[in-house]
Amino acid sequence: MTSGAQNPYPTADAGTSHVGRRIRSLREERGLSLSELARRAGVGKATLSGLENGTRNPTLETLWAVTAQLGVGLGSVVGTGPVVHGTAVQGVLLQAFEEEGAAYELYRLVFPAGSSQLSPAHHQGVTEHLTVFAGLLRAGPADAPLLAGPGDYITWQSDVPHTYATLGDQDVHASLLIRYPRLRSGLPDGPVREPGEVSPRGDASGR
Amino acid sequence: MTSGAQNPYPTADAGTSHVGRRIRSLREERGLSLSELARRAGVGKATLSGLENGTRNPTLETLWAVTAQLGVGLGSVVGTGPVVHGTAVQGVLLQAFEEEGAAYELYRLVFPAGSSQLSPAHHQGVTEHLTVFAGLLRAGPADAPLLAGPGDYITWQSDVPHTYATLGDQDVHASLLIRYPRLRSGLPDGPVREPGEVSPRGDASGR
DNA sequence: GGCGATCGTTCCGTTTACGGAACGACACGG
DNA sequence: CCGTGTCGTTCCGTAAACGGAACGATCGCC
Repeated sequence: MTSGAQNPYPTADAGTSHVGRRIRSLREERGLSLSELARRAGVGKATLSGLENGTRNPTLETLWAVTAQLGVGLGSVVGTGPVVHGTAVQGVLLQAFEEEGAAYELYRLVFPAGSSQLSPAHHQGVTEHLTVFAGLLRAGPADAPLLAGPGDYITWQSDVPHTYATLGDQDVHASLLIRYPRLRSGLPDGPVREPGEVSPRGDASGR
Repeated sequence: MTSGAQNPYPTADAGTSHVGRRIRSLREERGLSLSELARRAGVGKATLSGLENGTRNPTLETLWAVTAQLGVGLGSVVGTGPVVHGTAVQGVLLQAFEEEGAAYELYRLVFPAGSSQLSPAHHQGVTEHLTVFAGLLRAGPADAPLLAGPGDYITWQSDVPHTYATLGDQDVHASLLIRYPRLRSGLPDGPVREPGEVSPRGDASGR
């Protein structure tokens, strides 16, 4: 994704309007009025109105105040960038974790009903962990896929080609956690590795 | 501004400074100078300097421009959500999903080394799905906890009291997905599916 | 119909985040 | 030693995000 150099995001405008829609949606899900949410969050109604309509470029502080009242993390509304369109699946990277022994990427996936997709093998040791929220999905190694319905969890080694295919006429919603074990090759310690999390393959612009 | 109502966050200040530190850390990992990153991101050096030092309250647009150049999603640097404190665990709600048949809450958890916690029973049908990123954790029903190490997944019915306890001297990092089946007033029309029971190694029959 | 309450938007003065330029500190090279 | 380059911070005028108040629209109630 991203490819570094050029700005991969549609300027701030498209972004802010997306965030605005998301916030409005969350607010309405909770049955809150704009005035009420503004009051609780301690921001002006003008601020919240402009934010929801995408006519303002909100401040981090403002976003925190609002999302906190909605009970979601800021990461939930900024979406982290619509990424990863497979041939069938639409995915959003929710979070990337860096741990000592492995990197994790957590995706929110939607498979349109009737779709199927074949993914190539990842590196050795990579595992995928998938939890289905809604719909019926057959996924896993191409030669032995597993079946999962709402609430089910399936996992497989993804160092072989693997497939995803919906069953039934429902869209499939799922979360997918991909685990990339840290390759124990070469450098043992090297520089003092900060625990800070890093997108594993972000980089680009090789230094 | 600033704490209009009671603010569950460590004020925006702590938040912005946290984001600033994260961004500085990401920048330095890439060997970029402040000037260079500012130039590439198309923001002023003053802006980036203030942002990294936590003396400014950056705009969404600014954050996008900067994080895009760092090759990470905005969610990676603001990755904080509502903080949940148990007696031992520190948790962050990453996402809450509302599906037709169930609600899901996805948490990022950190158990300090040596800690343990007992949680009361949830409603019937609620299941917990936990993936350990780092450390060693014993968790599950109080009378039959399961063991999980890095990369392991465990699940259990949480309609009975359940425990979490770290093993070893490492902090435990994990993701926890809690599934709340929608209560069909009356009878559970759809038979509640058993939790996955498929796991790289943890497994062991939740319940 | 009249009236009050609340909805979301718009107006407006104040505050502040913005980019550009100037600054001192440091590292090289001539 | 003294340019020359780049580092990150600070200063400053401008643009814009902020909260409060005023606005028209819509609902419920008498």
